[in-house]
Amino acid sequence: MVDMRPNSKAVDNLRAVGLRPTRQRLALARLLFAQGNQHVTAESLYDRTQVAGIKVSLATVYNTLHQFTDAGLLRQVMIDSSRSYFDTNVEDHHHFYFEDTGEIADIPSEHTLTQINAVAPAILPAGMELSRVDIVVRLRRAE
Amino acid sequence: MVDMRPNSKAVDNLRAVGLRPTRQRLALARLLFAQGNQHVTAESLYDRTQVAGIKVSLATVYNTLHQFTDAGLLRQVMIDSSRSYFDTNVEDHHHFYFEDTGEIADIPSEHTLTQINAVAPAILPAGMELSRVDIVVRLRRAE
DNA sequence: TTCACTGCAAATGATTTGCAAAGCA
DNA sequence: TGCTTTGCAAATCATTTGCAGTGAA
Repeated sequence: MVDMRPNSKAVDNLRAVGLRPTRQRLALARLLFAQGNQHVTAESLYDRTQVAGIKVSLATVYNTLHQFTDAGLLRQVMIDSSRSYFDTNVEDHHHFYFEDTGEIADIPSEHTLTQINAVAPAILPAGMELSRVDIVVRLRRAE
Repeated sequence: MVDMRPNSKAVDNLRAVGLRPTRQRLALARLLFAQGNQHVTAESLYDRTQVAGIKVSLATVYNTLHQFTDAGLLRQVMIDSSRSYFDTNVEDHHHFYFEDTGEIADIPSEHTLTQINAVAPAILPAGMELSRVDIVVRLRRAE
């Protein structure tokens, strides 16, 4: 059962970003944010709702992922041109992409890799400002 | 008219990668490689064939882009989850993405940014080897 | 002649949308 | 009650595929 008490933490979190805490949004928020960082697609998240016995349509999963992204609760990751991944980690960080399995993992932020963000501003074309730097380190199984 | 002489340079280039130099492939190769580096989508390249009066179907444009990519003449760039971009520059380099217009541009390779390639090997997870590092610097118009 | 290649139209897969019914404030 | 949100099915968009006809060697 989803906790619908008017003052529960999950309800407050949704209200804080201007989203009405409906049963579907609460259930999806729980799947997404209850555990550590996750990388999901609409389809993968929908599958988990079905396993968990949550009644929600695929269209609502799509809509909710976009609403959460607009609200800053999720970040969209461009890695595969055929599907959209959403990342529950909205901090500044980058990704490993496992070509064999299609899986995504965060690159630990302490790595030198992220120093790129400090370098980037120096190379911007005139009249442009930095929106974001995305780094994807593509990996394959070592032979 | 497309030059179909058995020994023309364009014909040789296609033969060299194992592709039969058909009228469609030669015409597309000319659009792609006659000028400097380009970033195209199947649709944008198809539009140019229509403007140029080249008879070719959209399906063939898709197939040819993939054949050229497999042959190493093009590189696929993952930037926008809704469409595939192909880059005529197959050298090791990275991209600016102009969020306002959807355009892509190469980041001049002399920039420090590319030093990332030297750093990357040090952070690989066990059992994995580097396939490629993709960096996208997303830009918006400065306000 | 032969097999690769092309074009068309239908199929696919991910995502979006229209609209009536259901739910939250 | 009144305005959101949801669910379903249909629509869309990019891309792929089946297959009969065309073309290069």
